[in-house]
Amino acid sequence: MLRMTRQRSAVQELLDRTDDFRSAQQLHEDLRASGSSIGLATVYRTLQSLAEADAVDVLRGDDGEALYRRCARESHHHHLVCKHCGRTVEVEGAPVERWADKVAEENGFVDVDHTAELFGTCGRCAGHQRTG
Amino acid sequence: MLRMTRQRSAVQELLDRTDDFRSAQQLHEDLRASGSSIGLATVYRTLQSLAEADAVDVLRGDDGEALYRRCARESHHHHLVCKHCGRTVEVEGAPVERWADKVAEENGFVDVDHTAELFGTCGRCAGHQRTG
DNA sequence: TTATCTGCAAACATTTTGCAGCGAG
DNA sequence: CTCGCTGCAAAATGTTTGCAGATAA
Repeated sequence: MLRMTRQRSAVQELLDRTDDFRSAQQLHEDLRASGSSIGLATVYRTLQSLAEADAVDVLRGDDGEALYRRCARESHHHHLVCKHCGRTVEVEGAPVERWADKVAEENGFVDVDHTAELFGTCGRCAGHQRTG
Repeated sequence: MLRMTRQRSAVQELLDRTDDFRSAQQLHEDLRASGSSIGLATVYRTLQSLAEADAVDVLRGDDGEALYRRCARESHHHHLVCKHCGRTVEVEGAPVERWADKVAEENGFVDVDHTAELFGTCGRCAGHQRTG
């Protein structure tokens, strides 16, 4: 059903060696830059199918742009993302899950999903800046 | 510096009597439908300035579309949104704030912001559906 | 072989912007 | 009166889609 093409493996391999969240367009540029000939539409289509298969995590940037990342853990988790360098740490969120459940119950909601992501400045980037 | 025009107050008044998160285009349609003549660009510009002034909350839908809502509380809070009818409850998130601080510290991040929103089915909508 | 994938370009949807005229202060 | 605001239409993004040809299985 899913064919393994040159393009598809190029995208997957790039994601495997990329640590931060990147847009479809950035990934397309990265691939072109590293010699892979691939169309932008193919990148979009590939990312879409990877996202559907839960093989990549999708985040929405401030401007609504979709950002993709291949995460190490398969189970539910959240992200701590550096606003400056994009470095991303996968984190557990047990307190968030408990909070979500409690709030849902208190308000008579069922089947409640949640999003929770953290954005800040990593130690490395903080070190490079003026101390303010 | 900010002029109070007919269009601007129309948008604000509409937001005041709207309970759920709505897109710029929906708000524009609502205004047109209720007889207000206003351009779509003006709605976008007004929402943008309201958002900058923290007078409205902005959320990103699944497709990246920006959704706006005038919230009762001025202080930091989160939302529990019904996926079916859009009904929205403003909720406190003390456990989330604590979690964010802790995770940030453990990973050497500073200046950490967070997003945390809940999406589910409200009691009213759950009642209307088959029990499964 | 053949159904799926690819690349391109055109279509789309949302949001932004340039500019001439309007109108709040 | 003046400068910011408005409306329109055009442009800029980001993403999706139609189709003819390429290709994995």
